[in-house]
Amino acid sequence: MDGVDDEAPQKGTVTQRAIERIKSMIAEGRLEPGQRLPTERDLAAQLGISRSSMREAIRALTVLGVLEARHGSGIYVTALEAGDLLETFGVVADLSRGPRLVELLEVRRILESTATALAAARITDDQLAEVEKHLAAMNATDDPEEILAHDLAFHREIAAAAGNETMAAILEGLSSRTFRARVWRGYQEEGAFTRTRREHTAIHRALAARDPEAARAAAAAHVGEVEEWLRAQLG
Amino acid sequence: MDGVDDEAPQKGTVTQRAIERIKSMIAEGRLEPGQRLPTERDLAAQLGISRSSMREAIRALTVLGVLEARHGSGIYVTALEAGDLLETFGVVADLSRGPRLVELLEVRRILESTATALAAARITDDQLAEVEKHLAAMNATDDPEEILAHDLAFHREIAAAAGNETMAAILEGLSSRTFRARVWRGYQEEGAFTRTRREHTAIHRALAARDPEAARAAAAAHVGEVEEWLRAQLG
DNA sequence: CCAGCGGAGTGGTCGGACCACTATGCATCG
DNA sequence: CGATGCATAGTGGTCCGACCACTCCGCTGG
Repeated sequence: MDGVDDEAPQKGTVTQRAIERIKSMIAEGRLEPGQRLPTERDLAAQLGISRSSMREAIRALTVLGVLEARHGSGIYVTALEAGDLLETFGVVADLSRGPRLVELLEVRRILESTATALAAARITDDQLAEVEKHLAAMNATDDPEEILAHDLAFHREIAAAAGNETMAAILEGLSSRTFRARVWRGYQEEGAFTRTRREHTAIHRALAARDPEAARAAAAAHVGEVEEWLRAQLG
Repeated sequence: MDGVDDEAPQKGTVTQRAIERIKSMIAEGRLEPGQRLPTERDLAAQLGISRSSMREAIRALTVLGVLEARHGSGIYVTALEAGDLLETFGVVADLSRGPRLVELLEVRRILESTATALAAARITDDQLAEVEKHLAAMNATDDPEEILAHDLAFHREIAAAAGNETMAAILEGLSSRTFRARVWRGYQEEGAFTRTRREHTAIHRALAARDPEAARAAAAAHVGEVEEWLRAQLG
């Protein structure tokens, strides 16, 4: 009753092999997004490994955003959308320090400026109104927590308007709560509120004018300000 | 003898909590890169959970590139360098299909063109020689497999010369073997070798001339070609 | 017809046993 | 005396079997 599908001389741990097996099943289309998998017990039997090892494989694919386990119901393939798979990108931001934070901001500057330029060319009136809403809310309060929330939403809305979900998901990770909170903390303490406000206004103006080049410049300057500040902090 | 450090009313699975605990220990600097962790058995005891659950947490952090388990030796924190943490980025490329592949290529075009521009301004003579080596090797053979290998190395060297490890690691993931192999297969079948060759030569010329703008344009055009081809394939 | 209950099925957790590999120190050999 | 090799303790890797917590669905009874 053992595996009928054995082959090569085994490489790596059984768990690692199980991860690859499931991954390739999805890559080859044998498992569709949203589809339910066999039970842990059945999967383990199919691959000829113990349930423990199979659970580790499933857990691994779960944190990668590939699978989703619902207690009492079953295991499902996620929608496999950009957001699902790139959620782990936030971990990078969380665990990066020092020079690497500057590098991350540099990446963000490049992507954010391009995304903002694209948004300027494609944004709808409804989306623009949403952006304005967060801009206004950001300027109407002094609570740092609330400002941060609307700041994030401001940029998220713009990234969505750019029309590239993958790019938006990466930017989301690069702006993850803890990352922003850590860097912003010191930045805003230096009275950068006024400057930030002006920069956001400039970005919005460029979007409203449907001017991609102005939008690109404004976004690059916005992120670049923080980048330079952080660079100075380290040097 | 149970946990002395309990707090809130528990949320999520015990494994998920264990993952967060270890992650925060690293984020707070209580665990340094390269440092060895207590044994699975000790860790489990410390958090008051079973070894099975702890193993799942460790496995999760292993696939994320945060921890590294050495059989018979112990569990260690990785160097936490960009390459370690962004390795999972390749999974995204592997599991993406259709429109998402175009989005990924768009992101790659943006980052690759910027990286190439930066490289033009910073590349050393030694690095440039290395780039030339792969360019020559690429043009000296007809074996698609070998061409692909040198193609990858060509761009990898340039990304390294840009001086941003994070960016280089992301580009590495976006050019991962399987991803390239899948897209390149059809692309090269249409006699794109000549065009690719010309594009690579243009990139190299711009690098040798230390001309960032030319380098940016050449790289953008290079990736853009593939991007357009893929877009046409889907439409 | 519907609300409520119950059981079957599923993932989540636990504990313990054993295997495979590594590293260390000691005994042995040159 | 130094180098070699081996025994051994310690570690991660795997497996098993049991039980818990939750979900889902069908059955029952009003």
